[in-house]
Amino acid sequence: MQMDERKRKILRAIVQDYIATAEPIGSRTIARKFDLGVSSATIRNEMADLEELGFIEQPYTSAGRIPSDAGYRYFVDCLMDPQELNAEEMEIIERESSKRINELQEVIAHTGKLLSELTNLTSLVLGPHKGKSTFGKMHFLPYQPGQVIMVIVKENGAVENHILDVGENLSAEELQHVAEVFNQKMRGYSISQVKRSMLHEIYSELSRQRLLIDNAMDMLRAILDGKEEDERIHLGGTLNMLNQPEFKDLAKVKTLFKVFEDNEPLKKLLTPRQEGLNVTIGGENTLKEFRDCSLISATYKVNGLTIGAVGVLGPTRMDYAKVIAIVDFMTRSMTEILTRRRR
Amino acid sequence: MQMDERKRKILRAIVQDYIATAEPIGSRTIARKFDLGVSSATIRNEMADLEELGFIEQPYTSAGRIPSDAGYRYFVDCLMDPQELNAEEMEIIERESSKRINELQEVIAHTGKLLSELTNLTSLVLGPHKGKSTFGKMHFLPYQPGQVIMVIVKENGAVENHILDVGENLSAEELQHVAEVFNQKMRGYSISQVKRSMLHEIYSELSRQRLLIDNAMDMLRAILDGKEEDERIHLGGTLNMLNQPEFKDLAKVKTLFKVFEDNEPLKKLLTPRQEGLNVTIGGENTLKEFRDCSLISATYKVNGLTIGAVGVLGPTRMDYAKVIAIVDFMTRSMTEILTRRRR
DNA sequence: TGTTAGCACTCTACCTCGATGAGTGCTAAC
DNA sequence: GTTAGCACTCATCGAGGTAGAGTGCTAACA
Repeated sequence: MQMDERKRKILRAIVQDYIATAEPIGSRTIARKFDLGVSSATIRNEMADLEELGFIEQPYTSAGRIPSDAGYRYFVDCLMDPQELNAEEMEIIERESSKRINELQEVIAHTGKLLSELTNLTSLVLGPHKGKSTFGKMHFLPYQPGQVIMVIVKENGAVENHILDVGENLSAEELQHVAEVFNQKMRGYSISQVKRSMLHEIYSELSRQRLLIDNAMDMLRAILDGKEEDERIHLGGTLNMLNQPEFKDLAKVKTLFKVFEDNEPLKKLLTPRQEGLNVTIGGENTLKEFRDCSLISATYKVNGLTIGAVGVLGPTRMDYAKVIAIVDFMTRSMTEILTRRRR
Repeated sequence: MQMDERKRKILRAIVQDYIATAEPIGSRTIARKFDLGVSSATIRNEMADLEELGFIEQPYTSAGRIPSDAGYRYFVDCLMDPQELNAEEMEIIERESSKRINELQEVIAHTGKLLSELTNLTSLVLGPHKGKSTFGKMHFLPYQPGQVIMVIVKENGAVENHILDVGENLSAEELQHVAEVFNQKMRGYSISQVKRSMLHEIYSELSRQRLLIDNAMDMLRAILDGKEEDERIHLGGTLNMLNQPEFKDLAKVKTLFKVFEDNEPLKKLLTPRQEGLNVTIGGENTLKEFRDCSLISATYKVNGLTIGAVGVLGPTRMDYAKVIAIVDFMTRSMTEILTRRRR
């Protein structure tokens, strides 16, 4: 059996109607609502075919039909009209984007908020991964008696500071010396690459500042090994899910929100299999908790390099055309903002 | 009408049973479950009195009784046996506390997690407020060409760093000079206290580094004016609420979670009216969304100074004795950890 | 006078049952 | 190939009926 134009029209009608109403739709309603020029009986026959092809299914005998995952997939790939953002959405984005945004965190928070507000769904934003954390440079600054500020510049340019105990009062010269030794030996190394021999060398050159070095190494371990805040998934509009009729069941809400609490699976989900825009529908999802959901995700770039991703999660019954348009637009906008920020 | 010993016993039985079962309880069940030495008819009479006194109420005619807010209040104030943590809880806390915790953020996250796990309720933790943000000291460190790291030490000891454009390449000496001028003029001032005259002085002393100063001032404004991350309420175990029978209604969940998304009201709620432990029951709550909830909150100290608070939020039907014991213990533990951290 | 047994009454939760209506598949006519 | 007609299915909804928990009142009892 083949898909012909009429079957396509009917499938499109079913998907569109179900997206709009969340109710199964029957042949008679299709005949009434959509002007296909054939009777409900004909549509009925075609629907039987569509069911056999796996594109639609019945929740129970003598209910209407709803699209299957495969049906949504066919819709997204072959039937959907690409959509532009409407004037209102454009205006919201314009207005929001005109606000001055400095920090990366703000861009992320902002993008997530906008995404979830425009789609009425849940947004996921993965901040730019900064690559391997390797040691760049170390500085010491005076703080309280017996304590200094250690400023670490990682090789990727990230800067962090931490308070460090130095035990006895060390002079500025001594501190500078310690920093220089570290800078010389460790530049470009990650913590796991620090060999025993390297440590030996540092200790032997700085035998007197043992406490300081121990503390500094502890701190470096924590900094270079630690999870980057930016690698967390930022969720927005999780409550929007509660407005979806498919989540009027409390048990479903619970399992869904449980997944939201755990960062790693989400990160894996969002880390793109390929660049650009991805649509993952229902059961295509690797997370079984999301088998009733679809995810529209896309990557964004800075200076031509893909460094992060955003996504919108909703029930499989989501307005694909609109959400795709929004996600596409937002990643472009994000790329632009982040590129502008760079000097 | 007066409360006598028997009324007290009956009220205690009602509260305890309702806390355990979440079901209204009737006179016969009380007579069976609790050995009060009187018949159900007598208990019935007493219950009529208790209802008249406002301590219990009927959801509908011929249902059992449940405690009213006033009933819980009387229970907490007069009837409740103070409770010790049990062995299992002790062990969990011991085990968790033995982990090495460095950063304040970790202490907060950790406390929240523990609180929500032990109580199966939602925890709220308000980090230590750091007082007014006033300028302490400024440093510059080399970064990329045309950019420097500006390290700001606030007067309360907090340290932050930010990347700053400096326009033309400035020498280390020039940068140090700029920092010195700022340090001299601004120490101890908040942004709102910076007068036009002060700015004039700075500009006139540093006429050549106009761009740097503008950028630095922008940054200072953002840093000193900005919300402290620590002043956010950290929520833990919000999903636990979904396990409470009183939140099997989706609409209630929605309004509750909506409140969780907004920081300010929660902050106000947790900011203690008085030191030590507070119990706020149902309608005593200022937030109308929490009128079915109770909040057990307590402050914690560092070096004798009250600097933050934690709380546990649950349905009014919560195990007050246990939660109070846990919150009390955790604030003590938190005080201890934070004091130990201080040198 | 306080306590208790007994009883009529109330009200929810739950079940059953039939009506309703949307929808289907099949068949035969066009 | 298309359509009208028809018997059939099944979820939903409301009505009615029952069970059970609980109450308040009254009268008897110690």
